[in-house]
Amino acid sequence: MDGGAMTDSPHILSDRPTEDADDPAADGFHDFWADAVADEIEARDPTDPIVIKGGVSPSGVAHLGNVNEIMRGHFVAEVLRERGHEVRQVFTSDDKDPLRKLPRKLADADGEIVGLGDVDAGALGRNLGKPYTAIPDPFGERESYAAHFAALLRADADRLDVPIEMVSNTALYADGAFDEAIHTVLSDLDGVRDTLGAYQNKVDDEYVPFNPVCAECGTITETVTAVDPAAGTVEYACTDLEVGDDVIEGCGHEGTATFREGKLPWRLEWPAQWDVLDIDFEPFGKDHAEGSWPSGVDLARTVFDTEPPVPMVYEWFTLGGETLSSSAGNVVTVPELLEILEVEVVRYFFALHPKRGRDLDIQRIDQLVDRFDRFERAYFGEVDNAELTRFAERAYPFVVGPSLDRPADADPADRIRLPYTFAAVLGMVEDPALREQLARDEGHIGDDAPEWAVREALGRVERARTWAERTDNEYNYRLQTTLPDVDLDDDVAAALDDLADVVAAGTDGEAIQAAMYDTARDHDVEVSDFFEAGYRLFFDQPQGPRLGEFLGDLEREYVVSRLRREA
RNA sequence: GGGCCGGUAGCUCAGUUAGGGAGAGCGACGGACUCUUAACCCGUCGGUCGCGUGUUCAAAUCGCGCCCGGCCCGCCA
Repeated sequence: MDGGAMTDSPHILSDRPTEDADDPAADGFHDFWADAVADEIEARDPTDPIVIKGGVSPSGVAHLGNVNEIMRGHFVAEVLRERGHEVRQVFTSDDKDPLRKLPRKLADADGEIVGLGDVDAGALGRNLGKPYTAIPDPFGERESYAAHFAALLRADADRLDVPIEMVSNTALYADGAFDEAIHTVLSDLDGVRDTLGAYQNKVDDEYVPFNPVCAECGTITETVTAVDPAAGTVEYACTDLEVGDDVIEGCGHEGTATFREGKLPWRLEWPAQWDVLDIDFEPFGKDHAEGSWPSGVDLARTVFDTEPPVPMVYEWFTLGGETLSSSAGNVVTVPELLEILEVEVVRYFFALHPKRGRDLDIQRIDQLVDRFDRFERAYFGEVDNAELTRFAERAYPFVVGPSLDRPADADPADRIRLPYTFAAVLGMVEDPALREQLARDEGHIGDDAPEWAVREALGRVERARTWAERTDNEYNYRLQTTLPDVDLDDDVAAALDDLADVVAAGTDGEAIQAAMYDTARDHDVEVSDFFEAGYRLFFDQPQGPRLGEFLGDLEREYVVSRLRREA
């Protein structure tokens, strides 16, 4: 390592800023981390378009962890665009990698997670060791497994309003984009071995960093017997491929491959991508921070004669306190999340500081929404907290994104957010008009609320409803449209009849609530038993929301006949 | 074992880059609403800022040592 090593740490959001009086971009504190990253990029004085990269190897499921690669880069891209730069955000699908083992779970085209039993698993098993782009789509829809997976990521980016350019690694090889890089590597084998050997023990005097695809069986091979950089070819033997404890058998074929008929190993492929795609910035997970990043930096400079991009390490997050694991089923996809959260809430989650380990807890997703709502209120100057307000003023415009469907003359400050758990309560009734009425009665929607704001506010109800159902939590009650099957004591039944009379006479929710207590006492019924009877009649459950006021908002005929057990 | 990154209230987190008030929401508890029944309102409780130590008039924040967790240091990505 030379003197530049100090600045090669990928932890640019943790390190103390380097003192550099000549650097006009290093202008100190930022409330939004993406600004600090953008400073680093601008300090390199890059030429437009600035290119931001993310990348992922096709696995079975595009889960929310992969979204880090998309969203972290996106916020930086947007900040740079605001500063007047042209920015491209590319996303490489590292799809020339071989399928090394069968995934336990797959996501279908809609993002729904399915097991291997639901697809043609045998087709996958027969293709172990082959590039993802050479394996049929298990769902039979796209041209390959890789294409299927890339389409999932593309769809997720679209759903999150992030414009990305998908780049197939296989296509880059096929088009010859890597030809020069491979030529460079194979022309200086000693140099590459020296550099890479400092990071990887497997690199010895025999090591050739190029993996041809066997012309006979199509698997990726690791045994190169001769190289001819000038001719642009290598000689190889299709030997066994060790994958963890397993072995993918080679066919024994010996042949010649061009640079377009193979791939670089990851440690070299990554810096080669930086060079070929002219990457200025790349966020990556902490697993890369101490492994491939330092070696990539070194290889970029010593082998490819290029400067590595500005890095940024993000912490992984957990789901319900556990690490994400598609095989263990502990994953959540973007489509799933968007069934319970507005897009802006998901984007907000990724606008939070990348260096913080975070837990996404579906059971208590209302907490995340509450925090978003507060963040939004801070943007509109409604929260007495200077720090939060500074962060919100900077980050909120990037978080809400372009997706809001509002009239041109809408004042964003007029937006309405129903508290998420209240929205879940409204989700107990199905009728949209009744939902709105309840929200108005509770004062969440004012008389002068614009139509678009009401529509947006009520959009949360269905999401909260889905959440309640999916987690089967204390909001998962459903107003019963038909009379549930309930056994009632005679005195409870008599009390219900009395209560029905009170409601029939016309009274408001508060009075109904009061009448419930009075009626119960009149009939010598335990108050709790009486409430339970009410909950069973209306929700087919022993508990529920504050009942009297809830009933007061429902249609009177319906309430009366239900209390009388008539319908 | 070595390196890197984290550790702030029961939970989720802000604050750490530039040293000066320890904070928010939720939960819990209590109250209010003629009313033990979950939405809304008011209030209270709740933290040795992982531990120790040093520097400083002053440390969650800076230095050093340690503890705990994650990642990397094999392969692969």
